[in-house]
Amino acid sequence: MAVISQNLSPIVATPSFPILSNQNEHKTITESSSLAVSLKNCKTITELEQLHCHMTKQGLNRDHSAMCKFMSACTEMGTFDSLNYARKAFEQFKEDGDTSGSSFMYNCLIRGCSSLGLCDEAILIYNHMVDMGIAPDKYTFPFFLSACSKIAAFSEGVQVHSAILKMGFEDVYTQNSLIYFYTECGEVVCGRKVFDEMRERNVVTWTSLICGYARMGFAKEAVDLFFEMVKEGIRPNSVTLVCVISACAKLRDLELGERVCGYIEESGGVKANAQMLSALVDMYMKCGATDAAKQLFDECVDKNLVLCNTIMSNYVQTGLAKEALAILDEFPAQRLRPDRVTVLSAISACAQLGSILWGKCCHGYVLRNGLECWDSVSNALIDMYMKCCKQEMACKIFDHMTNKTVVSWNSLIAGLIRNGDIDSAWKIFNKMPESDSVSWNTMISGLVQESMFKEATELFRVMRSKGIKADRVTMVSIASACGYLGALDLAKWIYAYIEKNEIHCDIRLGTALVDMFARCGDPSSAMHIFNKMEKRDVSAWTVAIGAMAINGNGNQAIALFNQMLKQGVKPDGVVFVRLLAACSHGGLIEEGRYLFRSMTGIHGISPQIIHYGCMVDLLGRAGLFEEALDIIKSMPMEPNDVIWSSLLAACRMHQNVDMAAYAAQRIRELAPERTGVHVLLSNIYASAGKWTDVANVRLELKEKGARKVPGSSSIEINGKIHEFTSGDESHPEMSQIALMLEEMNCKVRDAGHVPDLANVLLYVDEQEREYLLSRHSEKLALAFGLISTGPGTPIRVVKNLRICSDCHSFAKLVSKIYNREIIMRDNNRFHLFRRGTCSCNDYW
DNA sequence: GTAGGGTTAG
Repeated sequence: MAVISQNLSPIVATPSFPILSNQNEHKTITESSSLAVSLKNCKTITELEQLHCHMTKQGLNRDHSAMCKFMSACTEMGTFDSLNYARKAFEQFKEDGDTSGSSFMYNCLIRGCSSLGLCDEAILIYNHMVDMGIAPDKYTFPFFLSACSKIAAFSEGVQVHSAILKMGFEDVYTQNSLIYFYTECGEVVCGRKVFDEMRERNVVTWTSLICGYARMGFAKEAVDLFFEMVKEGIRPNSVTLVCVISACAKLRDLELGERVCGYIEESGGVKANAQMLSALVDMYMKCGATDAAKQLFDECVDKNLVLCNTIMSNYVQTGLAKEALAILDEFPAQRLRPDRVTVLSAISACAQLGSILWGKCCHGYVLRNGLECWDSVSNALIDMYMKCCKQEMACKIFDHMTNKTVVSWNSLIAGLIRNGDIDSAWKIFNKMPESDSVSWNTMISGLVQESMFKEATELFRVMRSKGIKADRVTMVSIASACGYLGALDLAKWIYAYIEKNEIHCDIRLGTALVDMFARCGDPSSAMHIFNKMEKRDVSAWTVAIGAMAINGNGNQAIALFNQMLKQGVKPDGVVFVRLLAACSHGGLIEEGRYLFRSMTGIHGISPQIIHYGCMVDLLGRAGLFEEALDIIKSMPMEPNDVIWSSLLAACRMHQNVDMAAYAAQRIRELAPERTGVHVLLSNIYASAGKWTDVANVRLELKEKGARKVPGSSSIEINGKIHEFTSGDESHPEMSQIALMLEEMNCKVRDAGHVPDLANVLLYVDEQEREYLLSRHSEKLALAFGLISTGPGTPIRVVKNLRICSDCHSFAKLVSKIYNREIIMRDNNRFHLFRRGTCSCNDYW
């Protein structure tokens, strides 16, 4: 608006202008054809001004027909200056001729404003026209509706629609514009209604609705409508095809895309233009047919900027950053200059590669060409410098930005979190002038990455209280946090929330939900969601198999795996980790051996060190030490501390003291910082009664100044998560908990339980050790669960470490004595205690 | 006169 009302530069008066300066100087431009030619030849605003000057001399500035032609020419020039001039000339015309002007003149101005994006201005001019008592004609509405569409001025458009109905305009142009207006405002159904009620439709009618559907995310409907159109015998043009091809790209549906291409070839009528080529390249890239896209691109002899930008941005989005940058080499030969879109992709590619060298080059180009004024470009630079670990540079760009957008803040926060500085990210997040769902999602997923699960769920609560809509990304993070917390009530709430808010459950969210329920000890809900998923990739199958593994259901895990193979999903290394773990927990030795062999033999996956670790675990647990050692010896890589730790854990289970010492020695050499080893080893010595060795290990531990990771258990009561650490007395209801513990201890002792003191590492007297043992975090949580829930309610406890053997036999007895199901998750699997037994069959 | 391709952060 400001642009159009600014002062014009003074008109430079020149005696004549090109078209009239030939032989017939005396001849005036009275003939309309002559004026039309003169106008058509005007290339600059100065020439227009000169022409208007000349018209004034001839008195034509008061001639309605001449002025219409003049204003039309101004509009067609399409610059702010020409539009301004048209407006000024129009004002003068009205004043001099004492007239209100005509609808044609108003149409010119509305059209000019709309095409320059001055849509508010276009609406004002329309209103002014109506106020002046000038009736709009059938040309007015398309221009006006186009302006309304661009700024989604819904009520203005609807008002005009009723005016159109009253005036009885039923021409196809107006109706087409209405379809476009409604779809652009997100009211596809209204657009469809206009379409359905039309008596006569042309290719633009169909195309408008097809594009409307595609733009609003109804890509499937767009493609269906296209085929319906073809069936009706309407020939699509290049615009239609661009739309429908881009709809196929949105659907990531190559088959459909190729069907459309097949139609184009069959009909032979539509010649592929540059826009269609770009749309095709985009479609092939998005559908994963990179080679087809590249071939089309390479075959094109006169590549334009959009085509290059299309392939570049797609390369970046597919993670092919090098290929994206290689497209830049084509630019000089095609006489192309990178624009802001090109630069955006290039910077993004550098960020992906972590290439500060190329990144600085891009930055230089941006500065030399004044592109930093585009905030998207500056935002991309912030992201790039953050990803290249140049935090200072990123902050400098951020500080220098005159209008920081929410994306600038988001990029900064995401960068800080990526670089591990969650505290600074928190501070900046709280200082943001405005935030959107991405800001919250970034922060929540950052907290999850930092294992701050309770904080993540709390922030999610705040997010909702501020009225920020949670989306798929939010829910993936929250589901993951909930899974780690093992909070089943929260899990159920999350699932209900997703259903209630109709958050689309795609493959990623589905996978996250399956994993969440699996970790919360609800495998049937996990499988329910898994079975409902539309598509399942190897990750989805992996979490489902994991759901079986964590509950010790080895056979079902294997059954799922076979089902996966049957459906043609290619296994990867990760799924074998879960499978082997499932075999290990279920004691399925033979099956484990077979699966391990099938990795190389059938699926062509070479085992990584983690798979060897699984095998050592599997064999070690079964007491097959010789075979476990053979596996270690057969490894193509050096065994690491994890491998020896698996063996050490098995030694503990089977009281194999000699091999334990050997394994512990290997771990000391490989990872002297691992203090957990000392704990394990000390436990093994303690169980074997080798107290001198226990003392030695303890001494060594003391010298290193290391401490055991404190055990912690949590329990969810009425949606609140209570956390207990070993020996912790800080809980507000500690006195009742202590009383309950005492009662439990008495009852289990009466039932024949003898405390397994080997589980206490500290070198203290027996009585003290017994006390410490009775205050293990899982026992505290259990006692709290018993006093906080009604009789018969299952109790769910989540522990951060492996459950200790004393607590395990304690829990078995508690489940019997108090007639409760106890579901306890440790860092490895679930234990379901029921009527005095555990689902792990004491094998964990 | 109406319809169209490439754009940063989670």
